[in-house]
This record gives sequence, C-alpha cells and structure tokens, in this order.
Amino acid sequence: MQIATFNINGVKARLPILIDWLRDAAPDVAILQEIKSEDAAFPREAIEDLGYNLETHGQKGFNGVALISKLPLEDVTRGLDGAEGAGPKGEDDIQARYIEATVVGKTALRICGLYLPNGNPVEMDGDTPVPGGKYDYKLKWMERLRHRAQELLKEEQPFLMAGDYNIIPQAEDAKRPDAWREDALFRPESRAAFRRLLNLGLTEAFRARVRGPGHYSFWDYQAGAWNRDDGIRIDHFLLSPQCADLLRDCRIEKDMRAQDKPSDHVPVWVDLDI
DNA sequence: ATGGTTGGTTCCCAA
Repeated sequence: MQIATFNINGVKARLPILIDWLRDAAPDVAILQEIKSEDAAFPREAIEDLGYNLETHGQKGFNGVALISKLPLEDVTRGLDGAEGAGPKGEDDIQARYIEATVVGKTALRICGLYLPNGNPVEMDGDTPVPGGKYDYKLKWMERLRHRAQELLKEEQPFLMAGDYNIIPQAEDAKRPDAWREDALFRPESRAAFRRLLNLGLTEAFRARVRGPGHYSFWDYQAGAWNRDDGIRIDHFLLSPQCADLLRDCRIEKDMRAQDKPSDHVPVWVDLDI
C-alpha cells in the first residue's frame, strides 16, 4: 500500500496539480494538509471522479486537513482531544488540524493526518513559553498528540501519524541549521517534544530507511530557496511498532517542487506491506 | 542582517 502525505498549501490554488498527481502517482491513500477550505467549498467531485473516497476537516482560510483513499475511510474522527482552553487565546480549539480514519487492506490500519502548529513567533518568559502565545499553543498541541498516540499504542494495532509536523528533527534536516536555531521549527523545546513522541516507541519512517543530510520536504517560496536547495525536512511519518513491521520503503517526491505553481512542500511516501 | 513569495477571510495575516 502506497501512502503519501502532502501539504498542498491551498486546495483551490493547487487543484490542477493535485488532480494530475492523484491520476499519475496514484497513491492508495493521500493525507493532505493546508487545504485552506471549508468542507462545503472543497472540490469533492474532481477527486471522487478519479474513484477516490474523501473526508475533510476544514475551516475558512487557514489550516485544514483531508484524507483521500481508494479504499473506504471508516470510523472517521475529527480534531484532537484536550481542546478545552488550548487555543492561542485560551479559547476552545477551533483550528482544523487533525483527522483520523481506518482503511482495511490485508489488515486494518488507523491513519492519523495532522497539521502541527507552526509556532512562530516564539514568545518566551525566561525558560517558559508565554501562555496563550503561538509557541505555547504548538507545544501544548504536541502534548495532546502524544496523549492520542499513547491511547492508540495501548491497542497494539498498526497505526501511523503523518503530516506537516513543522519540526526539523536534527541539524542534518536543514541546509542551513544555524538560520533556524531560534525558530519554532528547530528550537530545543520543539525538538524535545518530537523526541518524546518518538520515545513512546514510534518509528520515524524516513530515518528508518535513509541516512545523512540533504533530504528536504519544504523549500520557502522566498529568496530563491528552491534554486539554492535551501530546504528543511518537516513532513514526517511516525509509525506504531506494528506498522513499522510493515514498512518497505520511505521516499520524498522532490521533483514535485520543480513544476509550475508548486506547493512549497512536496509529498513524502511510505510503502507498507498491507 | 535583510529581503524575498505565495494564498487567502486581502489593502493585512500566516507561513
């Protein structure tokens, strides 16, 4: 089973690229982020006409995630628990960043699609993120994600959590790590929160298959980042132990960044023996 | 250090 995660940076602006990609690359499951669309405005038909099932969790203008699958998407849930008081201004969390569904091949696989908060600008009060700030929201969201991972791990079934984590795990995952030292994507607190997820026993699929620097999934639109290959690797697959047993391959579809009107992210793929 | 680009709730914000 071929599964891809792809931050498309706006489904309306990216629809031609998305349709061509679904037709040509033909993932069994696509996990999308930054659809930037309400559910009612999502261009369902173009995707369903290709024979795909579709589940969205959107909001107007920002964020938004979706699952696209050749197999039925079962037991769909939207949002992360622990929303109470978790918003950047202390309100309930209305940001559409998380969706889950189960697909059944040879065995059942729970798929968790996520768009983790960016977290900039970083506001600190000494060693503590300022409560209610964007960085505080990011770190609290990661704790909520860890809680969900713990729940799923108890079931001892295959699952994966994939999407735009907005985390540069290590210096080798950036062309210019020193430019990111104070950024919410690379600060020590962010990387520690990511390690806490991994330390539950999850496998980062790409690093289970590929070693060394120079592998990126995002290049900024600005300052000629793509032409200089000035990228960062922030789109990840985390696999449960039972899912990691099924991992055949993980790769980054770098070519997607070279076409006209690209997203600033490219798809990351896993091949699972399901 | 700065500036640069893209998409969307567009004359500003988020990334």
